[in-house]
Amino acid sequence: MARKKQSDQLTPLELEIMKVLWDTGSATVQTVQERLPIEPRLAYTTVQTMLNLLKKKDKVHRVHKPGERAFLYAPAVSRHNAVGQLVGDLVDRLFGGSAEGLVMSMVEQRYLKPEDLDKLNRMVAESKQSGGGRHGNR
Amino acid sequence: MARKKQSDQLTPLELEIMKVLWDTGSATVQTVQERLPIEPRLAYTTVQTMLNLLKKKDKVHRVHKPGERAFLYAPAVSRHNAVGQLVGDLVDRLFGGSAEGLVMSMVEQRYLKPEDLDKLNRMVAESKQSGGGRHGNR
DNA sequence: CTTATACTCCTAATTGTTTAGGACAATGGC
DNA sequence: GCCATTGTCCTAAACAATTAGGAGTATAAG
Repeated sequence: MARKKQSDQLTPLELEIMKVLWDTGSATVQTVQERLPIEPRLAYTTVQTMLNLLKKKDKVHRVHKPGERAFLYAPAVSRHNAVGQLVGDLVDRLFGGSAEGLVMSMVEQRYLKPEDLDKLNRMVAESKQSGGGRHGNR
Repeated sequence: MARKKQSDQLTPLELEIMKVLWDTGSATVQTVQERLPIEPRLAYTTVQTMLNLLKKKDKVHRVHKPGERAFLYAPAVSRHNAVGQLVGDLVDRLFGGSAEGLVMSMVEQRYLKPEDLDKLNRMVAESKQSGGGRHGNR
């Protein structure tokens, strides 16, 4: 009964599609196709195939709004969740699991200025004080 | 004269191999093969092929130590450089270029504890004072 | 009823990544 | 010299990710 945990990672195109779904909440194949930021627009059936694949991987689910012709696809995993997995994977592969290593690297590479880090630090410290675990959701 | 900048990203296996080279400074095919942390050991020729590929992509170069039989392969790009590119790519794809977004996400996902962030912040602030901005290049 | 349309399902071609076999060259032991 | 060992080069098969065509189904329009 236990779910298989196998290599499950979102590929680049899968990620783009998930981003559309996270933004829209749920969408038809057509809507996804329209909103994908990919220059020569993908064929309708290509998007369809991808959504089927994502469904097979349990990354989205499909509902049939009564009265509508087309299926609606909705995310089955949260943005946080998926992003966390991607980031965790990168941290493992590049920094042997050290998240600090990643942050240091970002500073060294100037993706992050020391001021940014300071600002973030203050924000986090603050939210730790006040709420406990309240985050925005979407 | 400008080199084409085409799709140049290190693939997972390429990255593992580069890590060996970064650790050892330079190595023969055999050494790389031995040190790769991949369970069913890759065939010698597989490693060779990868190193040739990396050479074609100008990620490593090859020297012929006189007196030695086998070629030595050495990194042609720095760890910082390559890692920075990987991280930058992730930041773009996941957070639309916002490095802060990535850090926030790591905190939310508990890869990074607020204390860690605080510690990092202090370390960075300190090194900014003392060293006067010497970092790797892009 | 007939046709056009919007959609789904099945399947395959294409491209990129990983894997490794086999032919041949140089070296060192006997 | 002759052969085993270690190495290189060339080539292609296996596998994974992306892309899309075509057949078939349901609905609505005429």
